Amino acid sequence: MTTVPTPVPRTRGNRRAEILREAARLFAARGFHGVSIEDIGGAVGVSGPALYRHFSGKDALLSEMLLDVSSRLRESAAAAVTYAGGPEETLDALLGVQITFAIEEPALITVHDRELGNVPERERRQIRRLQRLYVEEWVTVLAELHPSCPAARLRAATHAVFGLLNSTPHSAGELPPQAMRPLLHAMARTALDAAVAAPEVNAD
Amino acid sequence: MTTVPTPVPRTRGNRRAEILREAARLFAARGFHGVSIEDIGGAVGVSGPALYRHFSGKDALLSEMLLDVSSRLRESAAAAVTYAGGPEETLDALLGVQITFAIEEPALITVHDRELGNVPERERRQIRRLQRLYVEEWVTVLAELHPSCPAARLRAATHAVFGLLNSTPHSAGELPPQAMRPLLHAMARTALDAAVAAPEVNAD
DNA sequence: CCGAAATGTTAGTCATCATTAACGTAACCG
DNA sequence: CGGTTACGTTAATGATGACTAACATTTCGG
Repeated sequence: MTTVPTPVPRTRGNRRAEILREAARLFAARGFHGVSIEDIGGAVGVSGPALYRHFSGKDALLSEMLLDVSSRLRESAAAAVTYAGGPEETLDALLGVQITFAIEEPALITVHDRELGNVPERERRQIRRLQRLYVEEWVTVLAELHPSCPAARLRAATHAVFGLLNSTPHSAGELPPQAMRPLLHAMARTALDAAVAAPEVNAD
Repeated sequence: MTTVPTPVPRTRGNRRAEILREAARLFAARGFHGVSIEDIGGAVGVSGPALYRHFSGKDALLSEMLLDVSSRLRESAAAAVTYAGGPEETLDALLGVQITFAIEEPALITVHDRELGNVPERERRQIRRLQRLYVEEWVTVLAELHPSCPAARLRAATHAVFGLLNSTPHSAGELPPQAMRPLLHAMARTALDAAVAAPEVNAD
């Protein structure tokens, strides 16, 4: 059959992606060191050392996972900033990006903000750089909206909002995604507004 | 009882507390499975198996840590509910409790919401019960303030606010605690208000 | 058909690690 | 004093786990 040959063996890309997906799920649930190579292999139906045909080691697997997600976040944010109109719209677009990730890939988001410490030095720096760029997209837009607010405060507020949005994995099942999405958007949006108002230190 | 001398040797409690503190720090940084008994011993100046004089094992150490923090949270919340005046005040008090924990014991808070899965079944149930009670204190107060809002939505909002407040460890150093505290309070408070308004599902 | 990728498999190998054993030592109680 | 208690120490011991070796099998491109 002259079935036009798939240039890349059809299993390979799939298997790699499958491994990354299952590994993310397991790492999120039990932590990087709580998951064995056997566990990951088992989750995709092969067993143990087969993973070394696709990744050079457990560390490399984690590195690629985190590099991928931080790249995607950063790219989506850059796109949002480029195509949106005014700063209000841009901020909504950034919220949409983060909410989509949090809802659609809770495992990746969880691993992304817990396991950076287990990535080898070299790629850790790369990932940190992407994360920093991502945060700076937020801070830049917020600074446009509130030029008088110090950057440190904007950065702290941004991290707090990430915490809010990334809580989705914890409250899984409380609400359906189509209800969760506008809820998170409204909460995050008003929290950001509150963050830049009232810079005075009033007694708690 | 005629007051007999200290029934418990003076060193014991200190050493135990020291171990718990250092273990929390290490677990928060590298995860339960990423920390060895040797690591913990080393952090308090004794080495390795000395820990077994104080705890029956690594699991028991984690169990006690999480049981302690969930008890304290739940008790503080109960106290806040008891002594505060109206629901507005009570909510502010609850926010104060969680913010104090998040700022003063970031390691414990981190371990508390990551490592429950590594606690043996028996005490895991106990801890979950305490966590549920804690959440219910929040939901009860919020329901008083907004009787028309469905409980599931209030619960989701509560978890989201925990995520926001517990983000402190991530943004460590961005702002000094005396600035962080009112910032978190304002953000969390307005986020909760936003959560109960606008229950309609509008396009994101 | 031939050989080289690609992709698995099952048995090591070598570390690391939780836990236990066996053995001090100092303080305190009687 | 004498022994018990609290606390430590340094060797085992036994699992588990990451990674490597040696050995198929399938799939194609030529």
